[in-house]
Amino acid sequence: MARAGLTAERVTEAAADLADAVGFENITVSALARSFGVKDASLYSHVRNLRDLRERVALLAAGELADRIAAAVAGRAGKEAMVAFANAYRNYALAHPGRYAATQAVQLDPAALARSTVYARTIELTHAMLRAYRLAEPDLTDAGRLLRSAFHGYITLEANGGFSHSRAVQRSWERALDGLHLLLENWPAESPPHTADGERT
Amino acid sequence: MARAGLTAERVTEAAADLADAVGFENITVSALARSFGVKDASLYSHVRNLRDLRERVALLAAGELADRIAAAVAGRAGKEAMVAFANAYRNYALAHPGRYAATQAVQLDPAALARSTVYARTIELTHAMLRAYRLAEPDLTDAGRLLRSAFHGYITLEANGGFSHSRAVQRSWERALDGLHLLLENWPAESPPHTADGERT
DNA sequence: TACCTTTGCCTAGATGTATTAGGCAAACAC
DNA sequence: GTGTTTGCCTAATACATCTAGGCAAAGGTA
Repeated sequence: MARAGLTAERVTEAAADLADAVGFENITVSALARSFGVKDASLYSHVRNLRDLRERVALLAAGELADRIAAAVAGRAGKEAMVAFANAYRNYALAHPGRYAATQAVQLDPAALARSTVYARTIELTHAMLRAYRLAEPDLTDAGRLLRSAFHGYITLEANGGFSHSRAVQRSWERALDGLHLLLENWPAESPPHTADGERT
Repeated sequence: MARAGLTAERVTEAAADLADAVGFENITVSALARSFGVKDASLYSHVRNLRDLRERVALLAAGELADRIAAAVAGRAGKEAMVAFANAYRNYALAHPGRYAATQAVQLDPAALARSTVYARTIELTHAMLRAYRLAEPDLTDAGRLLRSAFHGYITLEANGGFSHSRAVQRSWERALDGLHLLLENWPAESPPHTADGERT
């Protein structure tokens, strides 16, 4: 009986492909084992358990996404960099829905976070992309958070069918980027805190 | 043996509470049955299956959320309405993480969508909240999509620990709302479509 | 070549979950 | 009080995660 030649990396990549095909929430050790033609128990030599597998897929995807973004923003600045960042982000998420879901759905424990630098890298990339807008802290953090929120939210809603089909999403997306660019160029000065509604009860 | 007095509504609400406690992805028919002190099979008289149960929770939560938003924007306009909408949205999501996740995680089939009006209601509320900004279509749709994306994205990232703890999220959120208000007041005129990067390959 | 250690994959089994079929008895209508 | 509905049950099937322990192939060492 020839061996299948499994490694943790190969298993993780197959799991990521499976996630893209059937959705991140629907990956199972059983299905993964079937795709390799081995028994379920065999995978547990390479991966601690299902949770560990999902974490690995999340880190793999976060790394890939950061790579795409880094390549997109390299050599660009200002609006060009912002648009390139946004499109790299969106294109990856739409092309690899399972992988992208993994980057969000997994609650990483601090240990796993420390082991990897991907998330710090993403934040650095965001700040680099924003550099031309000349924002000083804490505006830089605030603007970065809003941008990532807008990208992430737009893509999740789009992928989940949250936008009715009356208007083409592509065109709408471009207008959103135009708007965000304008906002970054005119980031408002600090104002007094809001009233009671904003404080949770 | 006294009966537990189950109905579809009671089961759905218990499932929603369970979701808030343990996460929407972790609700199981078994756990739900245990919480009622009945056997698993008993629940299948009230709910078709797990998928049906999750759909019901999603619709329940979407309705509650719409109610909160409606109450918040009533009698307000302009920035006040926008901020009230945003805070109602965020406060609900943070107070009821499982319910909120349900509104996003469930892929509703067209049949279920037709049965309920909640999603249409949410879009109407968005448009009503934007009224004072005097946007005409298609800008209204585009701005509405961006706003919902920003709210949703911000809240998901916040709830998943996507923001490092260097700056208080509450203050950051208020600045984001200031920024979005400014953007809505200065929504940019239509510009020519973007270049190749924005078109998916 | 023969040995030995590692390691990849196996069988077997415990446990937990979703789901269906069919039954009994409480609650209710009259 | 009889009949019908309905709420919850037992029993059984299928499939998932995960552990323990075993055998045999790969690869290094003599």
